Amino acid sequence: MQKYYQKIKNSPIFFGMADFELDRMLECFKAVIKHYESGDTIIRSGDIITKIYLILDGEVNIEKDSYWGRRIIIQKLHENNNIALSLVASKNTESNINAICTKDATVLILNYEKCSAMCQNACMHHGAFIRNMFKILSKENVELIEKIENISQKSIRDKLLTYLSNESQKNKSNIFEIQFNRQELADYLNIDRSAMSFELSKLKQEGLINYKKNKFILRVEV
Amino acid sequence: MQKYYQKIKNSPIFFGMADFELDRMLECFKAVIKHYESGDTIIRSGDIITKIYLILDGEVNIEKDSYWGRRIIIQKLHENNNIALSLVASKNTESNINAICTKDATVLILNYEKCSAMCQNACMHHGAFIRNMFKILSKENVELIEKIENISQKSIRDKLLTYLSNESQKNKSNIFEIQFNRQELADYLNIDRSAMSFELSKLKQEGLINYKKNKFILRVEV
DNA sequence: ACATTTCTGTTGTTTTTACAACAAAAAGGA
DNA sequence: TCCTTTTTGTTGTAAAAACAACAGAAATGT
Repeated sequence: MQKYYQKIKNSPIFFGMADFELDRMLECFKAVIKHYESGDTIIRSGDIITKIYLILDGEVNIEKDSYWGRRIIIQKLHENNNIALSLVASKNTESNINAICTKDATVLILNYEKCSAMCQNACMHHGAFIRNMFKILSKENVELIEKIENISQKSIRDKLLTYLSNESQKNKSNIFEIQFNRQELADYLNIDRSAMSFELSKLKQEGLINYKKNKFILRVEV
Repeated sequence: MQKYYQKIKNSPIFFGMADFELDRMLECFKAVIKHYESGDTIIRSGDIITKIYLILDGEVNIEKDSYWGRRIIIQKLHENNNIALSLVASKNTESNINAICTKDATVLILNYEKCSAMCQNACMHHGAFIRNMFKILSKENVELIEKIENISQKSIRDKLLTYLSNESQKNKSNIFEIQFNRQELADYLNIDRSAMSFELSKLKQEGLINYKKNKFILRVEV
């Protein structure tokens, strides 16, 4: 735990807390650190969820399996992101998503339920914690709406251009690196990988974009 | 304001507050009530947002215009739902969505920004308010993920079946009424209306579903 | 350095969807 | 009530996407 103390202290979820407050919170939450290897399933759809997971390093995909076995990537998470916060907070104790580790990860696990009951009025730092989580959730919300915008475009071309221009905006540059590989990007945008590759090539030929692997350049204002 | 007092008091956003607390909050938020007519634009994409809107009655669609002019319905809101909460809370002051009134609506407008600055430590009820909003946001989050699930299905048929079975689950019954008309449902699921109508007919013929207008019956476990 | 595996791009074919145009049904108003 | 407007359903055609199969490139392990 000590090894990750600074990282935990600087995470948005514990933002603005003094050491003694953080210590109290970690104790209160029965915090433990757990390591996962790439490929591990952290949460499986149907699991009963009572804990919040804070990613300290590594990479985790939030996915759904469609009824027909196709994978849907909801989002890709990294350091400082959390898993299951909205589920736990909204009392949806049964998970409707899978959390799959895609790069070896270290995760801080917080027993939110236990603390929430115990702290209701007692834990004086709970207020700051809620405020932090409130901000985090509101950001997640905005991101989910952005994702909906991306996948709501009608053609593969429009999905790609919308996604890429959103990424460009987030990076405040027309040169940027994307977080997905091709198959993952296709699963994120809900399109066929090969058709997507084909469309990317066309966009490159037309001079609208340029790319090599995960490095992209947007040539024009899209 | 008096006319809507009970409604406001019972809304999730002010849940659990005593009258005197509510009064203090409403004053603090410089709360005002505004009426909109069907067709009115409450928020336009690009507007600077500093206020939260609580719908007291009526109906409001959250929409986006795609770059190419197609309408995307993000969600449909009713009594007790809020508009712009996540935007304001995440400091995304420039709106990326349109809020369009679809049935004459009454809205309580809260100047969150002004209060937030003022109340930081002063307003003792702010804590309860944040806790309420935290819960609301977490629910919205889960709903957005559900919407992503709906529109991430690969075929029109799968989108319809996923949407309908989700609605069925929410209503805890295989007989239920949907909130969208056909064009709106198509814009929500990002598919062509006529193709959707055709697929609905097919599903009815095959005996998987039955419907008349907005009343649906799911015949089998889908 | 080599072999193996994974990832990405390309092409042709089949399936699905969008689109347009119109018919039928329902809703709303005078 | 009848007329008008809106909503929903139907059909054929053109366009787009999924799918499958494979080739080339890049990454990985030994």
